[in-house]
Amino acid sequence: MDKNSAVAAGRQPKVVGARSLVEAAYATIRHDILDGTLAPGLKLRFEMLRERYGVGASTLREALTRLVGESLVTSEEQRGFRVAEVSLDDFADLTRARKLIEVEALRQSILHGDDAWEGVLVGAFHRLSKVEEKLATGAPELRDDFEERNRDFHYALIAACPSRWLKHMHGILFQQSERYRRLSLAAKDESRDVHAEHKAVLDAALARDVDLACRLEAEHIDKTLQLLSRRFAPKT
Amino acid sequence: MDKNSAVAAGRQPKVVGARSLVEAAYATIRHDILDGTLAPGLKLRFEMLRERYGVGASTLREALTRLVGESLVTSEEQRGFRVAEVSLDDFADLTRARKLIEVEALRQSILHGDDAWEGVLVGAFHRLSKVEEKLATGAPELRDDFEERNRDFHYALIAACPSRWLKHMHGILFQQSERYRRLSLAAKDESRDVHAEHKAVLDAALARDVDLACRLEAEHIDKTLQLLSRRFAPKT
DNA sequence: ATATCTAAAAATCTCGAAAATTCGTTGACA
DNA sequence: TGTCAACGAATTTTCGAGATTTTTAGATAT
Repeated sequence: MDKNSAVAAGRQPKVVGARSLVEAAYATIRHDILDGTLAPGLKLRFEMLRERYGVGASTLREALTRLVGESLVTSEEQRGFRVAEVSLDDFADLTRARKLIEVEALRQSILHGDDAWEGVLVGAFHRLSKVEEKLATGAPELRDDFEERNRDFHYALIAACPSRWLKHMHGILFQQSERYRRLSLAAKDESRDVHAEHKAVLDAALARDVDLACRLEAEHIDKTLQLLSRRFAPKT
Repeated sequence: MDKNSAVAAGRQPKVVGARSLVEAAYATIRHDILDGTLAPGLKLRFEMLRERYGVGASTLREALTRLVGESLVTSEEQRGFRVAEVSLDDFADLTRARKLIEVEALRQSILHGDDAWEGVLVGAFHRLSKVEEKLATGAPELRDDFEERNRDFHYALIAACPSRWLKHMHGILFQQSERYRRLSLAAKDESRDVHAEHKAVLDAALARDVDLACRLEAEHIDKTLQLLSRRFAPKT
């Protein structure tokens, strides 16, 4: 009754929790794209992918199709798959859309959240704080950890929003944002205190100050775009 | 250089414009789900699907994965695929989310739209009107036509919105709405003049009356939900 | 009756090779 | 020198069988 017994000996998925090779391949490729290991625009040839991820063509094809659905991969009929391109324009557009949706979800979440929600939220913030501390001392191997906990915190903020569809939309946009964050912020910005931003949003949410929390969250979302714009389009 | 020469003799895709069997299968299954031909909750067994759509398991799997990405199909690891369930609650949630996004997209579209946009919009409205007329005389075989032109009209309304992501989100939600509309409104409601609703939105958009257009569009989106709620949860 | 186990049946998942298409090079011709 | 067709190589797409897992049904025991 091993958790991965579903998969024959010699081809266990490398990803914990994966119950099939498709899911394992999907998770790994997804990680490598968010990571930048598979660079934007890269042609994804099946021979290369088979060698790298050790699964068959059909399995890869299914994993890639899933990533196309998340706009992390693009496909052109009979011409294969590519890692989705990135651009500052796209990130600006993405950020606006994400603000619209995440702020509305946060508003509803604060209005509906109960004590249990607060508990989970405080816990997520705590775990995020811990990894932020360690990351500040310069430990780049914690990058994955940070992103996971950052995601958990932001998800926890809107967890009490009763709209499944709003949360679904948010998930799509958040993942895209995560990609831009990871691709661009390998070098972190000294002028920014992310922890303080998170703390401010948390406090406003716990105080049930809807307008303040939403304003802070919107500013928080905007911040990465502003820093990136400054770096890649410096008018000075 | 036939348009479908990509596919071997004996297995041409049944769908015009499809350049691969995966795409043809995807389009056909998608249609059958929106249609209700494949009922909500139905278990999608590969043997049944292979017989019905005439393609191999891997091909089907890829088509279904694509539909999972659009939330028209659900999947559980090692337990196959099912047609996504429907519920009044889900439709209510969906409608609220769609209002948020479609109204914002419409607002931006009206602000950015130029003469070319107006032209396409007026054309789409005209084509929609024509099929509405014919449909009113009772011609149920025009259902597909109506849905296509209705979709074209709504897409044309927001076409000038500069945000790709907002339009992407809208597309997902609109498709879901289309499913509910088709599943429930086979019997059309006499008390509703859809044509008048569309005309009112069009006029407000052309008059660049942003607030009015958005209000009318929101009411238009709400209307189907209201009628459905009344029918399936009648308190009288 | 209910629960537990086991084997057979049914279904899903995966692979590798064949089929189909696109890409890239060569050579004929203007 | 430039264009284009033809041909071979590279790549994508598809299939169907076999491996793996889940489900069903029957038998046994509590």
